[in-house]
Amino acid sequence: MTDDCAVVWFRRDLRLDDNPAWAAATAAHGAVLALFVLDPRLVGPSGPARRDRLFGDLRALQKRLRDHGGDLLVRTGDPVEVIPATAQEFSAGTVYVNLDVSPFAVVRDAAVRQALDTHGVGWNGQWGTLAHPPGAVRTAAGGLSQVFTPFHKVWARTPWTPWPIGGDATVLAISDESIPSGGPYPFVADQHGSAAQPGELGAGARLLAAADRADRYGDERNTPSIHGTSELSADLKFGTISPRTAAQVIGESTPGRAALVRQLAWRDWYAHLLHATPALVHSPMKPQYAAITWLDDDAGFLAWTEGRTGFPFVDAGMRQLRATGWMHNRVRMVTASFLVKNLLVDWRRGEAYFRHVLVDGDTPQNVGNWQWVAGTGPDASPYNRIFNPVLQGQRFDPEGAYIRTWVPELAGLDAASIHEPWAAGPLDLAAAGFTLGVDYPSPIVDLRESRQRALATYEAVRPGR
DNA sequence: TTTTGAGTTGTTCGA
DNA sequence: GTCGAACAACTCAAA
Repeated sequence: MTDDCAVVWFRRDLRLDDNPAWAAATAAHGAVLALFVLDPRLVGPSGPARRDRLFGDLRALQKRLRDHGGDLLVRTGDPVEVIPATAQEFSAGTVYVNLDVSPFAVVRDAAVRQALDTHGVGWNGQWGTLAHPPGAVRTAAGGLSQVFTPFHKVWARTPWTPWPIGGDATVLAISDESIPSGGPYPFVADQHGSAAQPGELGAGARLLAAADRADRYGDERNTPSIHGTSELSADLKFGTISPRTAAQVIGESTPGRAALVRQLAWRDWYAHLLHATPALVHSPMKPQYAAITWLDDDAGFLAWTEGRTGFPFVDAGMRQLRATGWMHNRVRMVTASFLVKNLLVDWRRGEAYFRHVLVDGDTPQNVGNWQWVAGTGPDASPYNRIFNPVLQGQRFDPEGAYIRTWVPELAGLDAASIHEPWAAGPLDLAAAGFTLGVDYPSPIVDLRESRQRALATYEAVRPGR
C-alpha cells in the first residue's frame, strides 16, 4: 500500500451499503475521509424540495458515519479547489468517487482529476449510480441501442459487473462546516414511520414499501390519486438506494415486479444515451427537430407553471409539483405534452422548470423524458403522439379524485364535468356554486386547433419534404 | 445487402 | 356508449 489514507468524495451516492466507491476505498486503505462539497453551482439552482432532500440525506449520512466512529466532512466551494486541497491536507493518495453522466459532472470531474494529477493524487471512479455502466449494454453491432426494447433485452440478460467488496478501514472523525438546516425532509405523501426518515435507512424502508406493492404496479402505476408507483425517484437521484439493491429487492417474480425493474432499465438507458451524446441536454436526438419554430408564449408558460391553464388534469399536476416538488409520472407526461404540443413552447423551457422544482430533478432522466414527450428524442412510435389532457384525465382519474385534491375550487363538480368544466351546463355549474372564468380559468387554448397546429409544425420539418 | 419485424405510456372517426 | 380501423406514417435492429 503506497498511501494509507483515501478520500471518498460523495456526490449523488449518499449511502454506505452497496456503494462501490466506498467499498473500494475501505478495502484498499487503512483510513478513509468521507467528504461532501457543497458546490454553489449545484445547490443554488436546486428548488427547495431537492435542496432540503439533499440536506436531510447528508445529515443522515453523517449520523451513519458517526455511528461508525467517523464523520462526514462538509466543505463549501468549487471542487476543483476543495478536493485537491483536502486531499493534500490529509495526505490522501487517492480520491474515490461514483461517476455521473451529466455534462456538468463530466466537465467538473475532468477538471478535478487534472488538478489532482498535478499534485500526484490518484483518481478511482466507479459506476455505483447505475445498474450497468455506460458501454456495458450493446447491440449486436456493438453500439448503443436507439430503441428501448432491444436495449432492455440486452440489459436484462447482461450480468452485472461485480462491485468491490468493502474493507475495514478506519473512518476519520473529521468535520468542520455544519450542514445547512433547510426545511423539513421532503418525501412522498403516504410514507410514515421509518419510511419518512431521510437517508439510506429511510430509503431501505421506502424500498420495502415499494416492493410490497410491486405486484400491483402494472395495474396501479397510472392512477395518480393512489400510491401506485415506486416513489423511489428521489432516493435514486441522491443514491440513498443503489439501483442494484432496488432491482434485487423488487425481483422479477411477477409481471408487476418485472415491469417495475424495467423502469430501472429506462433509467440506465437515458444515462447511457446522455453519456454517449452530451449535446442531448440542448439538442434534439433527431436532428431535424432542431428546425422547429417554437412559440415564445410567456403568458402560456406562466399559466402552465402556476397550474391555471384551465385544463383540470394539467393544473392538478402542476400544482402538485409546485406544492410538493414531486409529480406522478403519468401526469408528468400529460403536463409536458400540453406545454410542448398544445402551447408549442420549447421543450427545453419545460425541462429546465421541472429540473429546478423536482425533488428528483436529474439531468439524464429529465432530458430523456422531455425529449421523449416532445417527440424530438427516443420514441419508437411511428406517429406523432399528442396527449389529450381531457381524455387522459377521464381515463386515469375517472372520479376526479386527483383533481379534487390539487384543484380544490373544482371539488364541488361531479365526475362528469370536472374534467372539462367549460362543457358543463350553466345550471350544473351554478348548482355547484361555480363560475367559469371567475373561480377557475377558462381553457387558455383550443385543444383541437392547437393539436392541428402542432401536427403542422412538426410536419413542416419532416425530412424528405 | 436487403428485408422484415417491431416499437412504454395515443387520438379520432365512423359504423 | 362501444369497438375497430385509420391516422400526421418511420426508424431501428436483427436476420
